[in-house]
Amino acid sequence: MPADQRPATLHDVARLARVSVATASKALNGRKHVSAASRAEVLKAAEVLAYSPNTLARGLVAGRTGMVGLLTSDLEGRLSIPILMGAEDAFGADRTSVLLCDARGDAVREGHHLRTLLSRRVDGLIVVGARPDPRPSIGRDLPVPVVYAYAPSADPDDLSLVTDNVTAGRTAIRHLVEVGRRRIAHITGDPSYGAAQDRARGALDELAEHGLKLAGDRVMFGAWSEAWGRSATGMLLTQRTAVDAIFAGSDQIARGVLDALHGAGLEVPRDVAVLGFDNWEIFTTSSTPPLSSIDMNLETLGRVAAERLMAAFDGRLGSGVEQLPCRLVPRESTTAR
Amino acid sequence: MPADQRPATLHDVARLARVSVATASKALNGRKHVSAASRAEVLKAAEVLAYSPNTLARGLVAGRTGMVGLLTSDLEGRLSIPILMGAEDAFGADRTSVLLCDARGDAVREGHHLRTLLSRRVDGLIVVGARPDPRPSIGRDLPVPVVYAYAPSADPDDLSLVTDNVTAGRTAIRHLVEVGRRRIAHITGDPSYGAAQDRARGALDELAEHGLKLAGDRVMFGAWSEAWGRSATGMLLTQRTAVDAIFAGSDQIARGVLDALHGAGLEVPRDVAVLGFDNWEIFTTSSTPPLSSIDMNLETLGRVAAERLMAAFDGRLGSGVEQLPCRLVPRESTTAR
DNA sequence: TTGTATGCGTTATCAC
DNA sequence: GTGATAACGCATACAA
Repeated sequence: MPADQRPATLHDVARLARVSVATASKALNGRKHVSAASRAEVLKAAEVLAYSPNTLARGLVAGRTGMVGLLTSDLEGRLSIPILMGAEDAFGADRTSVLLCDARGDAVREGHHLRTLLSRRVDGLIVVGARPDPRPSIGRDLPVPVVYAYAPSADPDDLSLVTDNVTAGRTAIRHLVEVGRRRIAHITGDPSYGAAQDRARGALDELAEHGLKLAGDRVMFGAWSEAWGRSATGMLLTQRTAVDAIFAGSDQIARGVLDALHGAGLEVPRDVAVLGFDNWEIFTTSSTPPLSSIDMNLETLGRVAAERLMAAFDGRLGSGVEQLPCRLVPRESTTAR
Repeated sequence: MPADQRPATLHDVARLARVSVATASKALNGRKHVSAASRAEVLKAAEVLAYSPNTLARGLVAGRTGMVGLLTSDLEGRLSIPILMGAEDAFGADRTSVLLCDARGDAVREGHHLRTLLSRRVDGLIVVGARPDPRPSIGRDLPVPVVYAYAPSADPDDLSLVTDNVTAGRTAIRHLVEVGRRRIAHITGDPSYGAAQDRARGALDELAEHGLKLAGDRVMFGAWSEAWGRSATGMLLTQRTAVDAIFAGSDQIARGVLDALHGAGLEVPRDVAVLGFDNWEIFTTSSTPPLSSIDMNLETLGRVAAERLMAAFDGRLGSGVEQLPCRLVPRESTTAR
């Protein structure tokens, strides 16, 4: 049901207020050199006409559009949405809008979206990868600053924001030790993921500092699936490995772990504590018991990406990989005994 | 690392090609009244300068920006992302871009975003609600067409696109009957959700047409949670209700159902078939056995929303509530016995 | 303080 | 076929 009257322009406001467009512009933008009387006139006229400034036209002259592009390959939106929200917060939703483009893992489509975004003269770009491993740079000499989030760019000259997986691994183990566990196993996902390796390394380092070693002796790499969590746990149990805690590489794996433990008649956290990763609410709060997990602070990632972009708008952009800390979210699956 | 040279303009291209901006414009847009020679000259110049037309300026004169706003309240992005992708497809990602704004369930923030989007002169608006019940209209006399998706507008003069929950309920039951089930229970979520009521009604209607009634006699309303699925199934079992199939109101509920059945030593689908709703992959493919479910075709919802919007760009927009069909996705949890 | 004029990058309407 | 020129809506340096 659109009212087919075209929106009021600054000209309309100026005419109604009996001033020039210049005065009207100044008045609406709160600038000096305008009398209180005219200012009031203009404001009233704008009110009457429901004037809404054309941001496009403003951007044309300002050289800034107030838009940033969010180029993602994450089909589920599980990463993009929190990052988007963090960025929205940092920018201020009224000054900057986000153009979200989903490349669906297709490089051609990504190039297409990139061209479109540049032709829309976005002020900056945030690139969100689907998995936390280096990805091809979208290009060196782009006319706007680019920040890579979650998945770093393969080009070290780009600026990338990633989660600090090594420290996250340490945090996980420290927590389990603090709640009195000593025989800790680590069941994680696809070993080709750098994140899996990093978390495992952090875990091993922290264990060593406590004079402990991994229950079952080695990190159990597999797949990022519930099924793997189940079968890996099954292996642990049939081998009669002494275990009082399992650090899972993802919440989905943790779900499988819980399943297998329950199936074996073990109680969580009394017999075995379980710690997940991702803090994906649909998994952590609905499991029994509610699952402790490590949150990657994706909103923060988005917020920092926005801040780096804003800093780049005046001045130059940094480069390299910036590690952002994770956060432990304790729930019942890892309470002290 | 932005190359701080401002992007080439049509003027630059024209100058390099030794023609006027008018000719350059025509050549680049493939219009008539340009000699083959000049056209080639212009194209080459554009190539050399890596010319990318400024969509803002183009939109300013065309009166169309080629942008649509997607106003959502769905914090997880579970609804918005598929709808966004469907809309992208229908529009053609190169002609239309989507500004995604998350209101986070806050009406004030929603109004803010709305004003921003209008000031950016989006060509249209898609409003996605967080739950499939009528929501307040964002306003009657907006200067652009608006389509409500998933959650209909409370104002019947608006155009809303929703899933056909009644038919979905029928589809669910028909499928279960076709795989040989006769004692079918329905465990669903919050009864204040119209969608829950509609699906239940469809289920009851279809049962009646087959001369059947609900196992346990009544629809089991509760919460949209795994826990409710578990406890409701437990009630069914302790009451010794004869059941050979359970239609769950969501995949999460279905997960709880599966849990409880397994815990009672029952086998799925041999003893009891289980059908979910939402076809949320992280739940359906990782459960044991993989969960049959009903897909709301959210991509289609987005696609149709885009089509309605495009139709509205020339001509007027329809009104009322348009129901879109769901789709059954059979997996192992409901195979015939 | 106020208004006039110019430019932002394109497209479109004209004369030539 | 080609090229000035006028919009589009706004901001601003400059002149009044």
